[in-house]
Amino acid sequence: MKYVNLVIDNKSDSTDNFFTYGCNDDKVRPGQKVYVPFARGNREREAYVMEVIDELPEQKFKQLKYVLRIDEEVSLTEEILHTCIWMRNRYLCRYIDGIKLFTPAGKPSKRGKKRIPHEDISGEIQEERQLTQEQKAALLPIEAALEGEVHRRFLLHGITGSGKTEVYMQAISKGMDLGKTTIMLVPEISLTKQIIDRFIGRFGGENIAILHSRLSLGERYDEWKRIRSGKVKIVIGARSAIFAPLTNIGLIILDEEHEATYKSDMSPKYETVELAIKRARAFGGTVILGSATPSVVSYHRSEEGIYHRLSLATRYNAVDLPEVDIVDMREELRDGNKNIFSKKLYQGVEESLAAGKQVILFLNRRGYSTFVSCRECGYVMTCPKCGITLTYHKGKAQCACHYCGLTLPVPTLCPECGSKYIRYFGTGTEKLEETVAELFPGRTIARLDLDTISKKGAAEKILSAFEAGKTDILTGTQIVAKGLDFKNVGLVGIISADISLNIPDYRSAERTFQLITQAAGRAGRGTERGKVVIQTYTPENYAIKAAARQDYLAFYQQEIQMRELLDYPPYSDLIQLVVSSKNEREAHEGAKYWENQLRNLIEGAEHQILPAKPIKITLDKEVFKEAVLIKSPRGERNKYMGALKAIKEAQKGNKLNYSVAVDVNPYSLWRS
DNA sequence: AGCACGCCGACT
DNA sequence: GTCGGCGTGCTC
Repeated sequence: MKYVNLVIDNKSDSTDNFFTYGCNDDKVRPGQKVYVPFARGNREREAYVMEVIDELPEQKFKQLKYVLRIDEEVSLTEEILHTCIWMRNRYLCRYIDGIKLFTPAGKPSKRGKKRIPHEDISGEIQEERQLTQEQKAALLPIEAALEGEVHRRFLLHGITGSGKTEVYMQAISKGMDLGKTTIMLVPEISLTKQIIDRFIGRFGGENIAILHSRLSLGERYDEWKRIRSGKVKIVIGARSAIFAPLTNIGLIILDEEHEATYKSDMSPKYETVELAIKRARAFGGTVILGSATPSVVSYHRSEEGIYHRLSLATRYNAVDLPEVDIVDMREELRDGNKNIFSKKLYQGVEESLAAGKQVILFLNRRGYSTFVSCRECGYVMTCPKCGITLTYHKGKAQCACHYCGLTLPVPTLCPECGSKYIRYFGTGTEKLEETVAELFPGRTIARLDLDTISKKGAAEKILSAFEAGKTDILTGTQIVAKGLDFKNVGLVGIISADISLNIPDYRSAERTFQLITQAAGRAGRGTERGKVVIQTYTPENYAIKAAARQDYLAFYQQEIQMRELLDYPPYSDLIQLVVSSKNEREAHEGAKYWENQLRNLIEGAEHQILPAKPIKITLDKEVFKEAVLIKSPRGERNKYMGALKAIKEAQKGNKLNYSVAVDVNPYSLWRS
């Protein structure tokens, strides 16, 4: 007879404990999934073994129950269990929240047929490329870390086209030689077909598992089993692939590490890099963060030696960086040009097309018009759920909320004053595409944004048509800026560099710099130098100026000063506590309670703790949310998180009509 | 979170 | 009587 401490698969704070059961099977091990009778009805429930004990400790509960049976199909490693316990502390979530991220949601397929989702991809056979001196210099310390089996973290700062992927691949290859496994993370798997082809060609499909959001539950389960069985050496996937059940992890790569998709948008709101470091450290493994435009926080860490920085500063094919023009749209306006195209951009497109080159036009806004307004009374259509301005979509003939997805019919009369003078303002990609078609008749135009790629395979279709030269002008949102490698692009136009700059968030300059740099990086990747036109109303802005020069360091140095001055990350951590309830008053009182408890527990934090206030925007219908924001000074994060944990612990057992979620350094402060 | 228990009002 | 509405409290 053994005794086990286990966690019941029950989504509640009040059952977030270890429960002690007896187990007649002596082969029971930590990490196994088991079935147990639970609570008064003794209904069968799923549970996970956290600890196995030989002797029953002093029994503080009424009745000892017994494990019904062990699930032989699913088991977690001890490393994973430790990570779940760590996540509970770090993100104030439940044990089961962590465990669920590490376990497959699906069930084994009944037909017993196992399918490998990428079976049909043969990959282009790839030989190892000869590395440049610079690449060799970057690879050397990574190889040394892999060989030494001492956990190390690298920031690979490599400009677009400098050959980061080849460095990754040779590092993976080294890891494989040493019998180690790799997790390769990319921001969006649907746009990474090129990388997948290269990896399968180089390492063979049987060694690789690919995790993406379009896998069915059954496929995901089969992939999970394949990885768990130890047959897979490399897992490629988006954020959630960090939870792959690999053992002996030698290397974890976060490609395009600055991307916002690495932050979870669901509770627990984990930061992927934190899990990468946690997991790699457990195996003495290495972490590589790669980017042409590292996040300010990551670069600062590399300045401090937390990450070891490696630089790739020259383009692989030695083509000069593109020639960049900043166009001041205020001057255009003064000269009487009210068009969204400046003269320079129009000319640039013409010249580029005439020279047989393709054009990419980037506008970071979906839809046709960005707001719908009444000329009579000034009323602006907003989302009844979120309060966000609605976007007009001409093709679908509706207004849409880009936050919650709600769609409404286009009003013919003003809902406020009844006037019929409803007008549309602002330009999105849909209107941009239409305008381009008018300005450049006879040219083939395509649009790549969330609206045009929602159908399966649509993105690949648009991209391969462009790659094959069947499309002259590709318009779109940030998707067109993301790591795509086209050889014949003569010009990249950035229609409005100000959009992301005007978002009230401390990272808006950083995002703007990254977007422009990434978009500009699409120009001239072939053999000839490309051209970039940036249109802006604030040409003097440092993020825009630095991006135009592709000068990361200049941007970083300005930005880090700003962060220090205003006490933003990395000089502080913003801890957002969100209290939700179906009852507005409960949400308020709950938030106030936490705020006061925090003030009691932490002395001298009057200014660090911002008073509870309601959050306007909620996704769910009848849920009210109120937030307390903590600006935790550098190095004090654990103090605040500890206090929050203590408050949570003290509340255990009390029935509450609200729930609490913690988000450290939230993705957007102003709206959530 | 579930689920049983139990206390109360409405209805065969 | 007894059916069922939901408020309360517990789960190894």
